[in-house]
Amino acid sequence: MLKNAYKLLLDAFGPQHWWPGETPFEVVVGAVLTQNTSWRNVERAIDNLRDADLLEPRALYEVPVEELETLIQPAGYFRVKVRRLRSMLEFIIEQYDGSLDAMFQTNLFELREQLLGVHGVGPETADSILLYAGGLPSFVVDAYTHRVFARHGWIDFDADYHQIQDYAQGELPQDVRLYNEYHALLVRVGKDFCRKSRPRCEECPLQELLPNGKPLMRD
DNA sequence: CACCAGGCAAGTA
DNA sequence: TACTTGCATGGT
Repeated sequence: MLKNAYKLLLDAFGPQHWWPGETPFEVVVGAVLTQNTSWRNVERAIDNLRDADLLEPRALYEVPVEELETLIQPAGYFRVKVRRLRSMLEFIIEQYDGSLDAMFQTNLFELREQLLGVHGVGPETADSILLYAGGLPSFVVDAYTHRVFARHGWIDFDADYHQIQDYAQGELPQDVRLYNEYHALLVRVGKDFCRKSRPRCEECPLQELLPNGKPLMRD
């Protein structure tokens, strides 16, 4: 069913060009800053960092905490996120001498476990970094993924992250480009049609895949 | 006005 | 273990 849905989404929306025009380090920063936050606000924060020439691990780590809080303020939760960003930077610097190239030479499962051990890095942030910064085949599950899959009856509403990821990776060939585009398309269809309240299934490209023509809404 | 956004950790029972 | 709450800004 997932391959079918992918074709419908790609035909309807076309390629989404994710992660939006960034270096691997920008992806890492963006992955933390976008936690429960609109990408719009994250871009302002990243623009501030770019204008200050701080999109490099050691440079960013040298910035005083108060100053960093001001720079990323538009992304919200700025105190929490400064703490999380600095934990991530400390990990990159201490374990990989500040080199993302070195970090991504680690094998996928080992690196994923290491990332999950960093304060502020949960499964979605870890997988976003692995896939979009590292080019490694780890399917990203987010709130949209859960909602779209569950409303079509492909998974239970109470399925956890690992169950959803296993379902997706079991249905799909292990292909970085596919994982990349699929997650971006799920975010797109989620924003446009599979909204949390008042979904617009009539105009959704996935409408023909709904069980009874209507979405399951146990959510 | 209420609600939402590409989560996660910490607190409570 | 299984809920619940705090975190902050900006758009609709």
